[in-house]
Amino acid sequence: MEIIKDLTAKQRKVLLYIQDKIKQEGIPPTIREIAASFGFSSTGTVRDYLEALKKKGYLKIAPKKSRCIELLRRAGFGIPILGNVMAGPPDLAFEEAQGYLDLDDFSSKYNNNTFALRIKGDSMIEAGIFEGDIAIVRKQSSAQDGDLIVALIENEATVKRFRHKAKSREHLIWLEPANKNYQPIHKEFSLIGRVIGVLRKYV
Amino acid sequence: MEIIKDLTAKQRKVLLYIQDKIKQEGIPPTIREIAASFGFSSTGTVRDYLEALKKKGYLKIAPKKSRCIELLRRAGFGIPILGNVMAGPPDLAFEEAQGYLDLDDFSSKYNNNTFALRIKGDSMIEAGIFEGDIAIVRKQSSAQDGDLIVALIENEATVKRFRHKAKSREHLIWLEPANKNYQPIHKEFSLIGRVIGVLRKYV
DNA sequence: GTTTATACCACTCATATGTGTGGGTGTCAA
DNA sequence: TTGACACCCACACATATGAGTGGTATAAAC
Repeated sequence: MEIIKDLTAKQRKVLLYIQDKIKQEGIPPTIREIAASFGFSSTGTVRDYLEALKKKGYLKIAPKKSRCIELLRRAGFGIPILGNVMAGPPDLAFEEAQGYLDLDDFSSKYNNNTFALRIKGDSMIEAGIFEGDIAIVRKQSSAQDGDLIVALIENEATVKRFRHKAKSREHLIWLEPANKNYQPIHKEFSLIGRVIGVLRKYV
Repeated sequence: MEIIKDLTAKQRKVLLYIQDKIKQEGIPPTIREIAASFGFSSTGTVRDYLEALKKKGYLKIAPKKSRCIELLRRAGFGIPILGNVMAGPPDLAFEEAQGYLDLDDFSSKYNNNTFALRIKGDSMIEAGIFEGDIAIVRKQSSAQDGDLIVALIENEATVKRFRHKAKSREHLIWLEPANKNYQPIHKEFSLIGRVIGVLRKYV
């Protein structure tokens, strides 16, 4: 992922400035704010930069609207992924990021079907889901064999692995913990959603 | 956490509209866009709503700037945490969220000391860190006993638990894997940062 | 040698936009 | 009954703002 490689130094500075403004103030800057920040005396100069950045695919501009700059995915938002552990030293220069951690996949940005649940208990530790972890869940009413799901069993929500096997004309569905100390669950349940991510925060 | 409880139904609708616009289009709406959306024929009406929402602490308004609406923390951004698993059914009404998952803690929003590394190997599985997981790392040059850290050993980055014991005038420092099959590491290393979070995505 | 891209400038123009003034109705508590 | 508040309206005003036109200079590319 070659990020910010095909830009000139000045173009990169302008792009970074816009990113900063959005991150810090929540809204993109106006053309004149950019001009003032860089000491440009003409808005045309900024327009040239925006055109260049637009042409290179770093941003989108909605015409006729104020603060219309919209950064595109490749502009490198979010947390930079700088490398792999156990694979040599990561290059700590942010410009060399392999990619960017895209938390939008999780956010309820484009839909309101995503929510989070805090994990209690240890029934999924072998799947790396520990007490206190946060499961990020997408509401859905169907699942495939092997999916991690949130199920409602006897009025209690739980995270388990969804199992579905077709055995000689019969469909077997059950829930599987990821802990040797627990037994598979064959009770009736209702499917709430699928776990699309797990997040753990260390204080 | 009583979210959106002290608002009238209409005020809530306006707030939700603003949230939606920010999420979907990246920038807050203008006063006239709000008015148009709700069928108000006067911008003054919107101003009244914004004043009410501002007074109740849901948003901030920067004067004299276009699209100046800034949502405040309590306005309930991010992914709603709807409850705990294994603790009764979660209330799937978003208005009843216990809180909101704050990914800002991780983001390099206000600093550029945060980055991510993809985990290779199984040396930390007992700490719930699996191959393919993404470690979110804050750069720092010191750590406390028990911290999960990213260390550079012989030109290779690795995640391990930092151990530091003072034993009769001596300071012992070593690195501890979270896997019985691996041995503690007493080699020299340099500290890159502390793991402040772990993220796992399921496709 | 011509073209293209980058990197600036000055100036104008239409309008998008926040703000202000002043008005109205209804409800509910003091 | 007075006041605070929610909920609407019309209209005016200054300016913030995107967009347009038309320049200059440099350097690389073809």
